[in-house]
Amino acid sequence: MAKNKREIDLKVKQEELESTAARLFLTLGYDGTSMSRIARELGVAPNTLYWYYPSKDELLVAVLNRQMSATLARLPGIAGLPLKDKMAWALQAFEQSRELVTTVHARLEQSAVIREWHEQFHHFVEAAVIHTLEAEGVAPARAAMLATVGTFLVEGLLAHPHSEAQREAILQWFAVSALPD
Amino acid sequence: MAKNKREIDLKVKQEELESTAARLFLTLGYDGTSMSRIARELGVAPNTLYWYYPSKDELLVAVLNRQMSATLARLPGIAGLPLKDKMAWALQAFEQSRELVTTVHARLEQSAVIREWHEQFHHFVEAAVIHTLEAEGVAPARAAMLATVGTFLVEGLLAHPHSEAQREAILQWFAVSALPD
DNA sequence: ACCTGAACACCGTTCAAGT
DNA sequence: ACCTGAACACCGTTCAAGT
Repeated sequence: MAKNKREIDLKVKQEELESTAARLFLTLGYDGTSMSRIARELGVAPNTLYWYYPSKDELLVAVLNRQMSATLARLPGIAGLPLKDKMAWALQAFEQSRELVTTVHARLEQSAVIREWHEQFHHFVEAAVIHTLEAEGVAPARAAMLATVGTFLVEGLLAHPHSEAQREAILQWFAVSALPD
Repeated sequence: MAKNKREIDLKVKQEELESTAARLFLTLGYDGTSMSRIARELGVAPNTLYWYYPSKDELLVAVLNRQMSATLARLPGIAGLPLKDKMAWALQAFEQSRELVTTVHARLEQSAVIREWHEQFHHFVEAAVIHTLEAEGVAPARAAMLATVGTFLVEGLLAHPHSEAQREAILQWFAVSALPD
């Protein structure tokens, strides 16, 4: 039951490492954050990071998964909300990680690890949206198409600056157009 | 009327430079294409490029403008088409520059030049879409919102791999939902 | 198991110098 | 006006060595 000391230490170290990396990635951007900078912040040599993660991209994936599970933990709380509010919630949840969202898209071409993470992430999100739509009475094929559209809209809103009114109008229109009356 | 020799030479050089850069950016990606690589392909020293462009980002902007005006030249040909076909055309037009689209988004945070270009580009595209929608009888405020949505859908389709059927379904649904019947 | 110093092969960019 | 050689201050990553 009780974990041995070594394993606990590793977890603690990774936790420290990933939260520092997350903070810097979000503040300075992925490209703006060098491995050396992260290491300096932690008080270790730059190459020490490579004992924990095989590459900067793998470190990013670890950070993404942290962010993800933090968000997922809050998911049950929105189960009862209408579609529009669910999308607004998702938007607000990802807004804090905006920098990471664009980074993932930017590195898709260059990193297989990121590509795998991204694909799996989209599958997960789309499955959740499809489930919601079907629960609201949308036919399966149509629900799949609309889930993709909903995802594109959320990504678009994340990537481009916009007013509260614009966001509201877009989500409202989507919910009305998507759901059977 | 006749341009002096120097000016002609500059244009020719820039043309050569930008088409080489464009080819490499599209093939190897922006990050995957070093200034040295472009220079080597042209048979000049790496720092020679900095006589023509103050930075790699400015070279990218020059390439983007080239690509843009090539696309714009084909614009009059689609004037009469229905909304859905116009979007499909835009999608196909940008598909060749997919790599550049994601690069622009990736570098927004880091480069003011790219940010300016991107903003101006979106203004232009949205104005064109709004014009089309209003011509089809959509009210101005609604047309503006739908132009944003349309842009997000095109960007989403560009960024994510998808089947022909998916694309068709999404564009069809958007056209039907957006236009008054 | 964990960490380091030193190095490698790059990168975008600058600068002084050549023609 | 146009181009170069040499350098600068980085970068992610590797490796052999230490404890």
